[in-house]
Amino acid sequence: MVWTALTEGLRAALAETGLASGEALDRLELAIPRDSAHGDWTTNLALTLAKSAKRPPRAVAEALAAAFRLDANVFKSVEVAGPGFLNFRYSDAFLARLPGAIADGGETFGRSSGGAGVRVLVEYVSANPTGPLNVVSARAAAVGATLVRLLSATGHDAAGEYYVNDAGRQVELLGESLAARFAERVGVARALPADGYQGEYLKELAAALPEKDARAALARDDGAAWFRNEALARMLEWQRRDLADYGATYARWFQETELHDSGAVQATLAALEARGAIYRARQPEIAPADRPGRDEDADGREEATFLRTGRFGDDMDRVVVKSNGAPTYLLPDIAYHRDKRARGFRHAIDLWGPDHHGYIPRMKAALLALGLEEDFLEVLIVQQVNLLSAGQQVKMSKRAGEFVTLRELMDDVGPDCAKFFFLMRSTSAHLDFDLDLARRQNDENPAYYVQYAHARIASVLRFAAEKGLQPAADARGLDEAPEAVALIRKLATFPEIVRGAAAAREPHRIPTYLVECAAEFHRFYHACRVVSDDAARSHARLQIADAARVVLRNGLALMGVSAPERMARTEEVVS
RNA sequence: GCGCCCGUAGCUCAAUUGGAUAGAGCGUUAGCCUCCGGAGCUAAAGGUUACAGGUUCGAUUCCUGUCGGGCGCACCA
Repeated sequence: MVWTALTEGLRAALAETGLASGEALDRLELAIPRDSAHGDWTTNLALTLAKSAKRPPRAVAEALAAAFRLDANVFKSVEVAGPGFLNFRYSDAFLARLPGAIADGGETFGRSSGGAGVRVLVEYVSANPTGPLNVVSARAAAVGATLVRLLSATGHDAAGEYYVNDAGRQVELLGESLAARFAERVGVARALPADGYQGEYLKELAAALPEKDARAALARDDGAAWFRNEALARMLEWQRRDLADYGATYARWFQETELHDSGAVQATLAALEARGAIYRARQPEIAPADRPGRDEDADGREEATFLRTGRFGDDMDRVVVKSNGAPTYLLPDIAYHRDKRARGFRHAIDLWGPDHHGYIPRMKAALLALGLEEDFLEVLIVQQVNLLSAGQQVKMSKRAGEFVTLRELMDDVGPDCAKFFFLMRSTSAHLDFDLDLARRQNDENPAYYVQYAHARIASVLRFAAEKGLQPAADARGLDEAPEAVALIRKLATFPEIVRGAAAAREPHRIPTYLVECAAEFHRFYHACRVVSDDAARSHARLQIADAARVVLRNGLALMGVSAPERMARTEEVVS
């Protein structure tokens, strides 16, 4: 509502000053200044208009400021500052009413409707169902689940999905590995495949198999399918349980085999062909200059089916059907994204691991070749995680089956703390995860800092309730303490923070904001006695504290982190 | 050789998608509890934003080049 008041006020001011141009408002940027001395909202409108108006920016700003009609219920002043910024400041009446409005809004405070029902599908984790989930998956799960919640909170129709690669050779190999482990269990000779899965978890899986059925499958020639299906089902159930315990649930687990069985893969190939994006050849028509003749076997081979990705931003055309007639991995992937679009999703946000970034151009190119919108696919790379303990990097080798799993991490530092740490940093940056710091339940741990602020407020509210005091407005108006005003102004920015985080697909803005918000509350609490002999003041300050509680809780909820009413007090260290 | 990501305080990272005097935490130093949770607060110190150019009212952000780190360049999945 503040936002619309501003845009409409500026629209009127533009019309009145004769500076209006239709495009000016489309490009209008409203922002919350970094420095609170610059007001509660700011716009660079005059700076962007100066050139076309052929007047100095400050003169344009002065004219707009003079023409802007202030609604005293919201704004107290509009000032021209710096090179020509327009800074707006909330009125005392607005700030005095805000805590009550936030508390009344409850869990709806922070939500907005700009997404306007646009359907978005967030695909995340999508790890191969061949082993336990690792820490990069844990990071992706925290980010993906938070993105879905952020998008939903901003009016989008968002859903999370897990893509199960159950059609490739890896799952066959998994089945063979499980068969070998079961044979081992019952004393039948059968070697583990050369590149089979070595992990201990397959022994556990083998131990859980129903012996009679498994023995029968072992004896049959076509028993491999039975082991394959058992292995897949049990592995998926395992991943599903770990993710659910971690707080990541999905609207759908999409299995790749569905695409093959339904004919969607072939239909996609036909669709590409119909658009003239397909050709058959021994060599790609478009390939990087530094790579001709690299494929020395080309002449001795049958023709393969190429997709013209080179015409859509990729550096070369890509094979979609091999010369032996089998589709490459790319084709079902294209079919999968075609399916997403066909289901009505306007945006597909994919979270991929760091080793797949080279795959982005060809995937985007393929979808363009298919005729999908340029902004349909958005890929976020979830960067690598380095686990640190005692200042040393924890060695992880997937090949040797030595890596820290999602489950182990949860058991070690707790799901709340793990999620908070993963969400604190921007997704595209490498993350150093300090296990020692995460294990520490004290002031050095930022996850506890925010949770503590929430618990502290809850405690104050309980204390007040025992004295018969409740949050309520103070008829005398805005609290004169600067710390109280600063806190209210901080709380006021929450919806804009959520909106920005969703729009930029940057969940880390939430924990960053919450830490600032908690700090602002602690400052307020330290400077302003909440429960005092002044009943009216107590009511008002309880209302401010209650508003802070709502914002902290809503922010933590977006991250999937709990907001405790109580936390165990630090015990006196006896050392 | 080509491409992508990154380089910000001693360390880990922010900086509202080009905004105003680049900010937090940890660590260091000096302070603050008769009272609502000290898992807290206040203050100090710490910077040529890797480097050199360019674009403009304005650059940590965009462009070019150099240096340094990570990753990727299959008719694998």
